[in-house]
Amino acid sequence: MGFEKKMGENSRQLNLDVGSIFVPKTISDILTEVSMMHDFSKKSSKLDFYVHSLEEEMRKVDAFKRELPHCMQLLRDAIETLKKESLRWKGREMGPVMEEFIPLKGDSEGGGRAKLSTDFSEKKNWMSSVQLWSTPVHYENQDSVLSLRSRHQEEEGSGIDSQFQGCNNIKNSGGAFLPFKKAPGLSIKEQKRDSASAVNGGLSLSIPVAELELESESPDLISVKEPSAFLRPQLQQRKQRRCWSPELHKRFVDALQHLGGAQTATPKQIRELMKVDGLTNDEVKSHLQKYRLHIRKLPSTSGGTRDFSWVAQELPNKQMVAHSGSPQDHLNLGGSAKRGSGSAIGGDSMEEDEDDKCES
DNA sequence: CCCGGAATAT
DNA sequence: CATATTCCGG
Repeated sequence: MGFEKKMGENSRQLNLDVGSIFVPKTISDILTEVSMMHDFSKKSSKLDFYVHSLEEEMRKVDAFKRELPHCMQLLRDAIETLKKESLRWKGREMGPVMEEFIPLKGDSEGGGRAKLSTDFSEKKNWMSSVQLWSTPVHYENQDSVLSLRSRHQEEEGSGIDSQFQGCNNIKNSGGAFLPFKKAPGLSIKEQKRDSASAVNGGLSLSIPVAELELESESPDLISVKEPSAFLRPQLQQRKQRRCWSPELHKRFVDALQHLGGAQTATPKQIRELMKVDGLTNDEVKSHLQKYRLHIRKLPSTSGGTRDFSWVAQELPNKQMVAHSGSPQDHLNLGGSAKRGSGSAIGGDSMEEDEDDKCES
């Protein structure tokens, strides 16, 4: 939430930005999950992981807590100042004519615009089953690796080499990269048809996280963005978005060319070849779909030099700068033999022009 | 079950 | 609009 107050003289600014609070699952979910792990030795580390996450969250909340008095003070100041100002004008009426221009809304006024109150329920007990959402909590360093996926043992002995999904680490400092996003907030609209599982016996109360109460009188100067961080009442939330980091994509592309191009490679093969832990078939499939779509669209509209940047990227070398040319230094691995249909069809578009290359 | 593609959601 | 997830028919 960000508070910002600007009043003529004593304009101070308070900006506490506390994102939502996150925990991947309800506590009972976690306990259940851990209790089902076979490998005893891993239970502890799993739990530690969660503990760590929670501690991190607590730290954020703590900052929040410290700033709250300031917020209150600011609000009080503002209110007080405005009230005084209001009083100054109380006596003298200018006549009913111009009243509309003066937005003083000290008191009654009622209906008008009470827009700020985001009060739904004033439950204050967080903690009952705080459910938030998970972030691949990679702190800072590139090396820290944690695979979020819970129930994976190990597949294939070769495993050591890779598990990295670093969505968060972005090298160029340019962007403001928010560590967390606000929770989707109050979505009043109901999900569509399914979700029919309305009635659960043991309906765990998933309670929206606390709500601050602030003076209803707070004037317009102070804008309050809702505290947010609501739980998702739905037990089955949508899968966390897999973010395809450049590394991940690189692997993808590599695997792809080993398999003979985007058109012939199949998701499962790709996934197996990538050997990235936690990557699911569907995710690869989806990525592949996007990839295929992107490839097949140049010639139609005259205008576009399409952006193939996502394939052209390379990280280890810092070489290509200008996009104008076509920096082709692709290290081609094994021969690209085509799979399946070797037929030479001169039909419409070139069958397989794999390899991302930009013609024309 | 796997795949491709469309419909949706973010 | 781009990208990721889910649904659906083959």
